Amino acid sequence: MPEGPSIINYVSGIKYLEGQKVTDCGGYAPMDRSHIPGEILLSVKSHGKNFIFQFRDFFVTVHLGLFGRLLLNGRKKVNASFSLHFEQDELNFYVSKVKRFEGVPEDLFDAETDVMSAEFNPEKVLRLLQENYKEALIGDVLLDQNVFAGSGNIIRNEALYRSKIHPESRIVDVPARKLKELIAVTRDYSFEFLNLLQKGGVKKKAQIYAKTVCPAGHTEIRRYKPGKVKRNTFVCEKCQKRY
DNA sequence: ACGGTTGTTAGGCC
DNA sequence: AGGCCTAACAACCG
Repeated sequence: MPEGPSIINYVSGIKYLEGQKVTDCGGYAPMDRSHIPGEILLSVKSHGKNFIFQFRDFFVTVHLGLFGRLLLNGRKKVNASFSLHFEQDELNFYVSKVKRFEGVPEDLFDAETDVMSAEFNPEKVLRLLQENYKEALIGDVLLDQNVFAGSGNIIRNEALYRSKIHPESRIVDVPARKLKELIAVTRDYSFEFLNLLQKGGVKKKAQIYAKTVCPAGHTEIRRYKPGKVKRNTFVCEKCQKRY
């Protein structure tokens, strides 16, 4: 269940490992794991759908993709793609992509586009949209991690419905005030997603994702895969305006 | 039991 | 060059 909020949720559960020494690491994911055992884990954070494990001279990112899972002090029958062992605890990532980078994560990731970040900058995202994505469909851009890092298929469907914007609208045709509203709603809903995750019920409380009837009326919800991004899209043609 | 999926990348083909 | 398509990854849910 990995969209940005899910990663935040995982990170909050393993934050206490900061400052601890890595005693061992493993996994089948192809990556240079030399010099990780013995290092102090300086910080665990996220950017969008990436975990970031920071060490003195390098950092490691882990991406869960569609099927990935993280277990703290638990193991599955299948092999882990990446694992980090500490004195008392172990982290096991399954079906995950792992990469190692020299330097600091700030060189790679811009927190101002991360929908869950305290540094999220709605003006910057608006500028990006209006300058670099004029012809793009809003439904496609909401899955573009360079603009809305952390937004996934549930977040984009809910954000569009709640903003009453049709996913096939071209950015250039959507008034700035509606784009601003969409950006704000996307961030707000991402935090609601995190809340629902912790209480259970992301899907139950969804207004349009995987639903068949629009909550505002009794109109049918259309389910199809428009745009370049071939992902399930749920639209109420009555509530959501095409620009 | 089996089809669908909260994601991304790589590679092939025009 | 670059857009478009498919496969691959490989687990869980109903």
